Order: sequence, then structure tokens, then C-alpha cells
Amino acid sequence: MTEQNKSTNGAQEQPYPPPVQVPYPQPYAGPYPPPPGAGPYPPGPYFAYPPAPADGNHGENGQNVVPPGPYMMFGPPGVVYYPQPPQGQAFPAPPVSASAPVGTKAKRKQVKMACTNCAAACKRCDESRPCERCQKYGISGSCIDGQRKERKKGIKRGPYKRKPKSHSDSGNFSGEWTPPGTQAPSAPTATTPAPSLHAVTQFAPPPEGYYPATIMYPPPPYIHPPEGQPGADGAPPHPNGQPPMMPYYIHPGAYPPYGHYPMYPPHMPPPPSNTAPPGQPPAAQELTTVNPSDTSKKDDEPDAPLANGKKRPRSSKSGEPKNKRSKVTRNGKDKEEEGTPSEAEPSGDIAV
DNA sequence: GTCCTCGGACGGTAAACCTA
DNA sequence: AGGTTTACCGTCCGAGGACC
Repeated sequence: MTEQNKSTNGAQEQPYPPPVQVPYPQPYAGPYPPPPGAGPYPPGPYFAYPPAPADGNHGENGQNVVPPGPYMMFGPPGVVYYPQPPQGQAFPAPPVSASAPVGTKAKRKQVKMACTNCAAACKRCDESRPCERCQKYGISGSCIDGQRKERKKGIKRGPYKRKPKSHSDSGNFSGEWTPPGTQAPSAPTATTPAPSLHAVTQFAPPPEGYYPATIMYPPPPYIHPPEGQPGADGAPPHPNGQPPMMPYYIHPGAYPPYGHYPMYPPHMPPPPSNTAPPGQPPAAQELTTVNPSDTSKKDDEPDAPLANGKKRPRSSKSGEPKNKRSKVTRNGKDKEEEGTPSEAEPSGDIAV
């Protein structure tokens, strides 16, 4: 849960765990799910993120027109109801406290190649040339792409540690997804409808601010529709009459927080003793992947962020004289010598 | 108060490794 | 051969010092 500790992106710090009750103006009034408070668990409301439109509900440009949530859900840990509202109805806007996720921010998007000026100033660049920043500072003439170093070759490595395979075949949602940009199966689309039982890992990663829960099961009051028939709530058909297992994403403002949900697959007995009661984080290992962004930064574990979420203090700030535009790169090479724009930049430094 | 610097977190991706 | 894992290398956020 290191992401929790990371940047808050200006969002207010909120206590952990978040308040149990998140005010919600208009409880969902459809035939399904049942009203809050139906079970021996906190009445919610909770919020979840729908994996994809099950009915191929897409916009004109093929864009997913299902609102990104948050959606309402109810139930005890491990149980989330289908979030679809009744036909023609929309869920009310989430409470403000829930729409400003705790400790989250949009994933940083990098340009493929920053211009030499931006690279030297360690500032955001864009694809255009001259880039926006260079235009702003009137140095368009020197706004050129740098030269990318060739990658080292022939470096031997030790044996790889294979990651445990997730059992998506049996419907288990591992709580992980393939990182975007890799060989990830694409999110369900109009042509590839949302799966319901297997291949639950084929959903897109949760939006920023949401956290993966585990497979979700319908609550006891739910009556499964006949095999292959959509539920009255619009839920997708249930193969073999089994309950749908869908990964949902827990909003940080939800309760219980941070997706600490034990799994109760139908073919497995629920964890007996070490399962925490609703609202309590269960014993470790229940859901290891809690945050999407935690997949990165594995090559240097000791570099983990400080416990308080702050960056470690700068090492060279202790009265050491600043060496203007003399940034030493990771490989020990001084950028100054690589023809960085210390002279390309007119009238001294333009870093912003 | 604004500007500027730059440490280091983060992201992209190629190379090395693994498995069918 | 194709998929997975690792780690190199670049980008750029954001804290904090410098400057006006």
C-alpha cells in the first residue's frame, strides 16, 4: 500500500481508515441490489468501478460511455453487487469526499523524447517542436531532441524469479492486471463483451483512485437468473448458473478501505479464523496487490519511499555549493559535458 | 512571492531469460 | 518463437534554496 503513502496530489489527507459511513444523497432504488442494511454488515454505501459495459454500450467513437463511477455497492467484504442502475437511471454524483481519492493521482505520462532544454531543466516537455516550454521562453531555436544512449548489452543476469500464475481459469481474480502497454488483453469492448466468470483478469486496470478488490459474489438475497440469461439488473449471463465473479475496484473513500477483502470462491471454504470481520483488514496475503502503481520500481527495493510518504531528504543540500547545471547522471556522467543547453539556453538558465 | 535547481520517483522499453 | 522478467536509461515531479 505504498501508494497510499505517496503523493497526495493536493488531496486532503484523510484519516486511515476512512470513515465508515460515506454520506450518499440518493440510495440506489432499483430492484437489485437489495437495500443497504440488509445484512449483518455496515450498510455502506460503497463505491466500485464497473469493469466495462456488459451490453456493448459504447459511444459513437467506440468510446466507453459507461460513466467511470464511482458506482454504488453494498455488502460485506467480498460481496459487491452489480453496479448497474435501472434502465434510464443514473447514479447520483458521488459525495465529494469520495471523489477526491486519498493518496492517488493520475499516472504520469512521459513523452518519448524530451527536448534538450526540458531535459536539462528536468521539466515537462511535449511532443511538439518547438515544445510548449521552449516557446514560452523564447528558445524555440534550441528545442531539439537529444540523442538517446544505446542500451548496454551483454549484461548477465541471475535466474529470474517467476511470478505466481493467477488462476483466472477458475475465476479467481488475483487482484492484479496486466500492466498497460504490455501484452495486456484489452478491456472489454463492444466487440469483446465483458466476461463474467472466467477471464476476469481481462478487465482494464482500475482508474486512478480506485483499488482492486477481489472477486465479488452476489449476496444471499440475489437470485441467479437462468443460465445464459441476463439478470434483471442487467447483469451479464452467468455461465453454468454460477454466480458472476467480477473484479471491482474499491474506492479509497469506501468502506472497508483499500480493498482488503478476503476471497470466498464457491469451491473454497471461506477462511475460518484469520479472516477479519467486516471493516477490519484481514490477515496479510489476502490481497497482496492493492495498488496499481505499485507494480513499478522493483529494481531497487531499498529505494522504497519513506514511511511517511515523503521523499528522502536531499543529500546535497547541506551547504554544499550548487554546481550550476552540472547534474550528474546515474551513470556518473556529467550532463554538462553532453552538450546540454547551458550554452544553448539564452541569457542563463531558463528552467521553470 | 516567484524563480530555479536537482534528487530521486516514476515510466518506457530493450535485453536477458524462460517455457512451451 | 513468443512470453516474461529484469534493469537500464530517460522524464519530470516537487521540495527547498535563491533571488527579486
